[in-house]
Amino acid sequence: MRGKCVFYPIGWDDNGLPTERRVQNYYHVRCDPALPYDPGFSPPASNGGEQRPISRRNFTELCHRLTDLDEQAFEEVWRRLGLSVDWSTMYRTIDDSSRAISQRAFLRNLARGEAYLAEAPSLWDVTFQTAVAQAEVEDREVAGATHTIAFRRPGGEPVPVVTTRPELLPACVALVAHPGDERYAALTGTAVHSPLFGVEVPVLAHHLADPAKGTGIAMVCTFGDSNDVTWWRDLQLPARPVLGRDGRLLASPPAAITSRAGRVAYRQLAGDTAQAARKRIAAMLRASGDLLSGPDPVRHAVNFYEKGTQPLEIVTSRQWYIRNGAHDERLRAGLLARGEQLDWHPPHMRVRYENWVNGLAGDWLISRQRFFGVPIPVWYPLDGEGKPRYGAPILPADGALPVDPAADPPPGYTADQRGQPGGFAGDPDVMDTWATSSLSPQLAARWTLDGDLLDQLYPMDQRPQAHEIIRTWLFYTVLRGHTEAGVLPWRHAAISGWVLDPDRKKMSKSVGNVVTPMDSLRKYGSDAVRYWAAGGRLGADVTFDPAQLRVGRRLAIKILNASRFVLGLAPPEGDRGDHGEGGGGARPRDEGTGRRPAGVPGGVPRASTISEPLDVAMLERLAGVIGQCTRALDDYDHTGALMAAEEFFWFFCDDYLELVKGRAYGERGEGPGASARDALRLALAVILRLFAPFLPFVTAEVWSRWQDGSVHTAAWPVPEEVAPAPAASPAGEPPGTPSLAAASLAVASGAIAAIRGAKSGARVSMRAPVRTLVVTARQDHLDAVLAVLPDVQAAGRVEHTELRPGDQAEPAYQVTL
RNA sequence: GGGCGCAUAGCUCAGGGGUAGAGCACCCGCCUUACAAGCGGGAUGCCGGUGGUUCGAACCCACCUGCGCCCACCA
Repeated sequence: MRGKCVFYPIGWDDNGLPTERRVQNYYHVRCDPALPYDPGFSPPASNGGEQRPISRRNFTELCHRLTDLDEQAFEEVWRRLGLSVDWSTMYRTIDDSSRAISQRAFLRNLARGEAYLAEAPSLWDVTFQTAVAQAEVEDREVAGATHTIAFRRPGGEPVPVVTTRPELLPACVALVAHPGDERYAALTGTAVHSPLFGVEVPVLAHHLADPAKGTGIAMVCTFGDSNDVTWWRDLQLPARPVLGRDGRLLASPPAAITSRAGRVAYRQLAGDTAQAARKRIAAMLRASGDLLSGPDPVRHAVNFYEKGTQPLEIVTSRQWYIRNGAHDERLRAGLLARGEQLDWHPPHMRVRYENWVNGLAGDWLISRQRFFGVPIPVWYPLDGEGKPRYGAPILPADGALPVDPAADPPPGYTADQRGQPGGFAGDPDVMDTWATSSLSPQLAARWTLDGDLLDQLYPMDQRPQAHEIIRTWLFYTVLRGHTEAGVLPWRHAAISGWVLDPDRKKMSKSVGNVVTPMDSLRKYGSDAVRYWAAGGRLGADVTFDPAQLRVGRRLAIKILNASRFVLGLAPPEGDRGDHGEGGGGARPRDEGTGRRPAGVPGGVPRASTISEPLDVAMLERLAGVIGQCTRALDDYDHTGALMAAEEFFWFFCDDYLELVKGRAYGERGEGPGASARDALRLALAVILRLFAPFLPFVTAEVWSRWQDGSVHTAAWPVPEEVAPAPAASPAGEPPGTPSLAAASLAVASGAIAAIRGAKSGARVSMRAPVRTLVVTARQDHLDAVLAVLPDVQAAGRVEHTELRPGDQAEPAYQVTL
């Protein structure tokens, strides 16, 4: 509407665990990558029983099938909502182009040393059996229990240690106390023995040990939490893993458990889930006399994968990482500087970004041991014994992207060398979905695929998104822009809040309080839903409220009705017959050039033809409203813009329109009548455009009744359209003095309100006549009073009017029925 | 534990040193040739608390309380 071409793309993020899980539940299958592809496979129809194992390719085909269905449903909602995206730009994060772009970006990260493979402890979801990134972790308060267990000094004296994870006792590698903790000063440097397993572990000092927690001395295990990892690394301790990737205790004990009794004890735990092992070992400790107290129930926060159901474990595995500044001061400082360059709306959202960047604990883990995603585009050569040489990955040719290392052979190999000594192995993993989504500017602009489109568009203007994904979508996109192109990906970030349920709770699938928009769209209409949504300011959550939907629906209907009245009046002189209601007569309007003419739309009277004071006053007020709306939108305050337009519109309907109705019908002759009709049309042409971004359907409908082209590509209104005289106040008048027009408006509204009040108080119809209206006003208000008196008299059905001099600040009205 | 935000009518929210606002809900009316899916009128408040700055504070400052969120911790 402001004469610019907007690139407003749309894409579906279809990768990831939610899709896989939905496919498993929907089709009752699970993926087993060891199985061969079955071309004739069709998903089982039965609802009961176990999930049927199918090949990876069969599984991802089902993922495609289901996301197709889901995306059709989403598209229907977005289209119905009137989302003004350019559907021709639509991409999917799993399509060929996106996979090629995502893999290319990864390979460039790799070439620059930003991506690397490492074997290290990482967060592990035991249900999905995949590594996850720090950004996907959330903590949940769960029930646990503290156990105080006795380690033993050489002489047998107990050293009580408190733990909520006794099942990790066989994984214990040390005890730590704070270096300043005098209780343990003598013990530090000695060794103690673990109960049940009889493993000798050193007692060490580390500043992260908190004297206030438990007994002040902590068990270091492989690995119970991130502190354990820190201690393991800082104190150069051995690793004694006991938890498998399925979350169960490994079949064999760590080699450090050498005693027969220790190995027997471990055998009782082998194969248990962590939870089961916890109970069992507590009983074993109690039996052996090593449980000094507990289990005592506590509630404590535990880390979960955000889409998971079991607590995260920390497991050592080989994974791909992308450097994110966690271990690189310069990169971190660069990313913080990008955050400062970005214009945040609202500004305080920047803090969340800074908190996140400053709190990064490790590089970005991007490999996922999953199936439906963009494959990591590398293979590994196998040595003579068939072992992968991870240090020498084989990379695809750039022109071959996208590749699937699980199906395609690498350059220089044939398919039958897969898994053979001297042959190759494909990397089995896919990338974190954010590794692709973080390239959304590149995906939308078809980076490396479509000429220089990206160069024209990038950096972009704006990222609209909600606040909970600042640490993922926003941060990762900034990271990719920073490392790949050395730029901030966009100038502005418009950060929205959430839609809360009517009880102000966050909508959540597991809680079951999710309200999807389709019902509201059907019941109240798209404009009403948009009206309600537009009431949410950036950064603020909005509460789902059917009452507000009714208000929006009422507003849309009101626009329809008011427009019917205005357009039903005789069209302006010289326009008759050309643009009457339902006319739609073709008019040459720069069709074909692809550009809109600026200025007032066709068929709209010019402000200069409008002579009656009340009409001029209304338009003067509207000029101010145009300015208000424009400034608000420029300032990312869409709610302020809507409120300003709405407030004016109700004044326009309730006061102005009622005041001039009779005159518009011609009751006071042709000149004053034409002024009213012109003013009504002019105002309507502006009102429709001010509302167009919020209520696209009703405004487009009304616009189409008397205008060519779409209201959504009509020129955004400017104040000059309705107030052609640049100085509304006559020369010589001191600034700040209300114009005659403004004063007239105040008088007219005041007078009609007094008349309505009198009729309402008398409980009579608004059509009842007013016998006498007495206006008491100061001399300098008289001009304003006289200017609008005829309209007031007509609207109020006033039979006699008296003007009396007075000294009140504002004119006063006395109504006699 | 660190940080950010919020607190104004029964509800949802504007306002941002000078008389406290809107919509919804509520109450009372009105068939009024755009609209009864409508219109008009009305009542509704220690502006979270305590101090300070100021001639004057809902507004600025400090502290506090409550709520929400982000981050950290998780013995």
